[in-house]
Amino acid sequence: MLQRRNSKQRSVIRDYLWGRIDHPTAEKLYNEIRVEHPKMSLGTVYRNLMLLTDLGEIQAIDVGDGITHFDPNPAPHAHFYCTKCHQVHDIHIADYDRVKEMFASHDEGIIERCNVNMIGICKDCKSKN
Amino acid sequence: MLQRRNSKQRSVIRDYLWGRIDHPTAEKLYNEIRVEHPKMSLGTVYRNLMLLTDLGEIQAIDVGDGITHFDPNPAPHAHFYCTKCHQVHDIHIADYDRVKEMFASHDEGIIERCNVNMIGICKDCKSKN
DNA sequence: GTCCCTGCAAATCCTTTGCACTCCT
DNA sequence: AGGAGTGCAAAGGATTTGCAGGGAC
Repeated sequence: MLQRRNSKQRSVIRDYLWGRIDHPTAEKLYNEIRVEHPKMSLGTVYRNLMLLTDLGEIQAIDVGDGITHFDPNPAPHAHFYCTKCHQVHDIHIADYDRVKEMFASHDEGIIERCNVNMIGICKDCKSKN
Repeated sequence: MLQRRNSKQRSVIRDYLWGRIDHPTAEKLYNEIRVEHPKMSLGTVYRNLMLLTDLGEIQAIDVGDGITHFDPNPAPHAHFYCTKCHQVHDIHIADYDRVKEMFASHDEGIIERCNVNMIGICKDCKSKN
């Protein structure tokens, strides 16, 4: 196990992500944090988001737009990516584990993780049109 | 509709991808093609893979490794990404459309596409360990 | 006093793009 | 001839990394 120390930066980053449902990118978080903490560097944001992901505290999401989004909720669940507003939304279904089972039986490897991403136009963008 | 002309490069790229199940990246295809066609440029490979994707002839796959893989089969189906050998494998299940339905009922937007990626260790790497 | 963590900037990786030229049609 | 497609190289965007100094323990 890696040695760890606490750092102000790390807890600031944790705090800024905590409770959010908008799945910000590293850069978005960085720009928000910078207002209150002008010395915070982008590299530190990336390093800590990756660390927290590795520790299982948060979740990194890749919806195929080429940018990693972050979710304070590490529990496996599906996501919806809107091609209009480029927002990532959570999709909660009760039996998410069943999805894995649907596919697990068809492969003889070890499934560690199961990413489900729906791509389309979210209800907000749909109604605005 | 965009105007289109045929080009030798495009059909070469199509031919090199045709029938494959290993989901090569643009760079991998480029390196293979370059042996027989030294003048082929990487930009052309990218441009044509993107074009064929837009035309619906092939499929671009993003499994979260930061590199786009290409699949000559444009039909929606799930993929398995092995974190050991970094290979993308197909997962064929009979009722893939049901996956979309599972999630569609929980969201009021318009789902255009449904990406399912299983991440883990494939059976080849598992047995080699 | 360690040595992990940070800020900063440069480097890296994948992909896209601008431009002059080529070659389909 | 006209303009879509190409080769080449430079630009681009997201992320990573090297290094010297700073801070947690």
